[in-house]
Amino acid sequence: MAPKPAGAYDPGAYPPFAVTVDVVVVTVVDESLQVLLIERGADPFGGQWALPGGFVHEDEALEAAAARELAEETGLEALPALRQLGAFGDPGRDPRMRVVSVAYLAVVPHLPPVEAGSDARRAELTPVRSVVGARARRRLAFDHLEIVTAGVARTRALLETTPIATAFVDHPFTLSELRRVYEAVWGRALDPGNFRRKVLSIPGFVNPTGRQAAPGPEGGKPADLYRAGRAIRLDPPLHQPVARSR
Amino acid sequence: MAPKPAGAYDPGAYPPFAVTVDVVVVTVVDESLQVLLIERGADPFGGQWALPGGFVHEDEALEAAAARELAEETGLEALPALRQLGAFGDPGRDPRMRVVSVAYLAVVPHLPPVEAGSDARRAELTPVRSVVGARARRRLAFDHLEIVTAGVARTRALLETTPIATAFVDHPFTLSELRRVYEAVWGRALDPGNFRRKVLSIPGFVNPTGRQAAPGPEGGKPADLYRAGRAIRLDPPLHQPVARSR
DNA sequence: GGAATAGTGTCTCTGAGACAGTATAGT
DNA sequence: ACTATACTGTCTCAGAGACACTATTCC
Repeated sequence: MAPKPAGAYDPGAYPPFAVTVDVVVVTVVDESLQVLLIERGADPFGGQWALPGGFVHEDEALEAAAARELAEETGLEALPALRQLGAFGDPGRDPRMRVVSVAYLAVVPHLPPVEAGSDARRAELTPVRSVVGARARRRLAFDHLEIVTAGVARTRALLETTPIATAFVDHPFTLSELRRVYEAVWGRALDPGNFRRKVLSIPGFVNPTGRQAAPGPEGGKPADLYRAGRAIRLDPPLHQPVARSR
Repeated sequence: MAPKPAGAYDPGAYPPFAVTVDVVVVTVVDESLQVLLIERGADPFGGQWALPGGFVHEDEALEAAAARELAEETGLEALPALRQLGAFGDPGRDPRMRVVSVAYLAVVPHLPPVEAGSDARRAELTPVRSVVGARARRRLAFDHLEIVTAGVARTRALLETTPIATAFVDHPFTLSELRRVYEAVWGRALDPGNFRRKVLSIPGFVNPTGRQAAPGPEGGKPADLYRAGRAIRLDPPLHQPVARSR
């Protein structure tokens, strides 16, 4: 942190940087993990897809800037807590100038319809699979692929140690709905009985409402409805099951 | 990320920031976790203790800046990988101007004697206990207490999921020496037999050398010597034991 | 009744922690 | 012999996963 030892502040003593924020908004739709992207209206990378974000104002906290930019570009407000993913500041990541971007993660249930605003031509949810991984078909602007990758990794970790999975479903919810969130992110089917037992054994994860949901169109026994509990962390954590060798 | 949609680059369109890096260097000495601090030579916070760090140069990667500042202020070079802890950029964290600092963590074995350089009046290892927690007696400059806290938390997490504990001991080492690292960080005694069995069951954590160490001044059976293995992650992880209710 | 989903019960295997027992050094 | 440390073996318990079974709905 320490600037030059000279007591007085010399504005020429340090190179000026631009500081921006980018936000990775993830949700689960149609049993797949999705990320919110905007189509850039201007160069550089005009017409390409990118994360919502923008410049931090003077005297504005980083997290506040992330919330503001997200609202401006996508109309999303009153989001749950933003979690910082880290700083991305390689020289050359923006072709115009030296920029350090601080990335944030927001985990939300199915979104209200997003509306493109300010610099964004369009804003839409995109399956993570189509952006990251071997079968990706959509290239992202800047180093936003790296940022999305970090966001997805953090989301997976948060699912195991915090109750954010409840943020992906409507309230109240059935344990089957909650289970499908984990199945979507882990990409494997879970045993309904074992999942139920494990979830109910974690204090403060979910609370019963005493009510029941209507069965789906295919019939089946009505499921009990739950709400998110008060826990901040899952203790013990809900780790991804490992198939037994046998 | 997206700047204003105007195609041309307008240098007046964004507020200029200073960007700095700070480094949390942690090690284990005398069975306690310690952090490297420098005494600031100049205002603000002249005479107070702070983390080594400084301004990022133009066209310099963030991590490279962290390594350079560390070398300049403490003489430390050729450190193991620096891990990013995150960005700290509250308005007002530096009384002179708007500064965003990107913090890094370095985990090292006992250090070569550190020598204060450039702006640092002194540089020395300080027990984490005397800086963070209820019985802290040393106040840090800026928001460096917050950064140190993040670094210590990350260190604890890394101990459980990566082989960095081997970076805290000399090579080759005995399993008792390795065990004392965990005991120092977790603040509790571990069962030597169970620790041994657990460590040896994690593939790639440690490799036997076939040699033995001389017993200590108190006697005892000579211990086998080991070296760090090739594993990048501990799988399964080495979690802090939970005492059995009984 | 048949199919589908929700929920319960139970078996087995694994891993962790507690702790006793053995081995080898110094004094 | 005594002590201190290193190492090995064993017991028990809790949790996880597999899976069978019951319950309740729609068709």
